[in-house]
Amino acid sequence: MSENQNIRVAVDAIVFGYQNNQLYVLLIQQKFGTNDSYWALPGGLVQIDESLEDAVKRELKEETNISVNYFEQLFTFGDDVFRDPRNRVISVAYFALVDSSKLKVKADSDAENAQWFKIDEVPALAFDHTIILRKAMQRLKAKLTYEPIGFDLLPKEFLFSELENLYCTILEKEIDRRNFRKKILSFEIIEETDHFSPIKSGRPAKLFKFNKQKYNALLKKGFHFEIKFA
Amino acid sequence: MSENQNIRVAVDAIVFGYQNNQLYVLLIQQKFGTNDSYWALPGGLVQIDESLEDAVKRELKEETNISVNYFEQLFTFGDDVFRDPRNRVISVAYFALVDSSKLKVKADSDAENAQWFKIDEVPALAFDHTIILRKAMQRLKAKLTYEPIGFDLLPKEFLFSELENLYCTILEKEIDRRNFRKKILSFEIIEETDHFSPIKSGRPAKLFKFNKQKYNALLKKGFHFEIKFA
DNA sequence: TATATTTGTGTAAATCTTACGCATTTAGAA
DNA sequence: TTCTAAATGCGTAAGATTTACACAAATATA
Repeated sequence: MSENQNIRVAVDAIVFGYQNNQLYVLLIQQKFGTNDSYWALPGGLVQIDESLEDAVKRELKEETNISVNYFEQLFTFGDDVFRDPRNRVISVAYFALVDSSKLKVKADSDAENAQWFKIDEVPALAFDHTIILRKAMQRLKAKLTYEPIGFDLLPKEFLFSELENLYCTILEKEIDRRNFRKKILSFEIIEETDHFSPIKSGRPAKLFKFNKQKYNALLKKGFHFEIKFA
Repeated sequence: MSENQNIRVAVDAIVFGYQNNQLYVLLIQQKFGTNDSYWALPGGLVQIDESLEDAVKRELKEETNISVNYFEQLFTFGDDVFRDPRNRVISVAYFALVDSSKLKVKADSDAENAQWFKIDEVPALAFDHTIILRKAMQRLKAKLTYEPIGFDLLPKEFLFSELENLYCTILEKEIDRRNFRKKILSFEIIEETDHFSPIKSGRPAKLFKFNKQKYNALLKKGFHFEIKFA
């Protein structure tokens, strides 16, 4: 077997955020010397003594100074043998979600060239990152319908209308507000709080929160989260 | 960035087969010199100028001489920094399905140390392959319920009872034979053939076949395959 | 000819989904 | 103060789907 295989291993992160009926993705500016700079997904080479997950977390910390709410491996991209084969890189992509409180914080550390982009205003990206982003979008859409990951894009306490709009926005579907509420409530995994939200107009709405313990308990009993649409 | 990262990239394949109400997995015998031989998933190092998918297909051909019906990336395992870090390997695992006609063919080429194991008679495996196999099982169970991959484990023409038993066996659930048939037929993605099966006893049964074209056409119109159980 | 076995079809009850109606609570305008 | 617009919260009837069965049909074998 070829001892000098010499393929390098990188990790990339697709970090989604959500605010005001808009989905965002976190990008960094590649510094290719002078002005020929592309936007790219945060990421970089894995160090010899760290796990893949540790590598992503380290890169996210270094490049964007962000910690995420949800995190999972997405896919490994490594079929672009087209580029210089002497410099081949495969990339293990990770999919992550943060809540809106993270969207403002930016210029903390050396994360100065990190920036949030609205999902339909993403510029041309470096390497195969556009393809990776597309795959991440697919995963987000799919997973939203069969796992309660929407809550990881919202503040700890949120309005039903926010949850509802999140689903409408990301899945690009119409939902009946009342049926949606009934469905979610029937799962008994979110709870009313005593708090009300500062509102713009209309009847004041209760804030709700996701009870993760309860969800995990139900999971063991065979519960299956699922939101369908017409 | 560290130029001498020196992580090697391997691919592994989890190939499932099905016959007589039994799920099988394809393993190869590692030749570690003398008698200290472990069973392992087929796989090996990726060559510098081949894609990940090509690498799996090549290894499968070399080690087991099998071609598969279904094929997708499963997961990338690379967190065992525990082993000698100077010799670190990450493994991109692929999930594959073959039909029962492939289960017999074995000693064709240099595939002499490849062997099918019943899923609950799998021996201790090399490396982290037991963990990989467990993850593949989860994927198989999940995917069986929301994509029509069961057909890739059966002959081109099959009995309804075979399909039904496949679901019962792999998902370890009881199904009502009549409701299952109705459900599958309602999708209109399988078709009756003129052929009947040579049977052991009871009323002769028609053979059916999966119409992949029709399935793909329906997919575009928003169709969603789904089998649920009590 | 009777029996065991498996296939193929149907149907009623229960459950879940869908499409709405409407009262409630607030801010702000008249 | 009253009216209106906007959004929340609750309910209900019709439709669709799932579930739990009953039973006839076709074959091999005893």
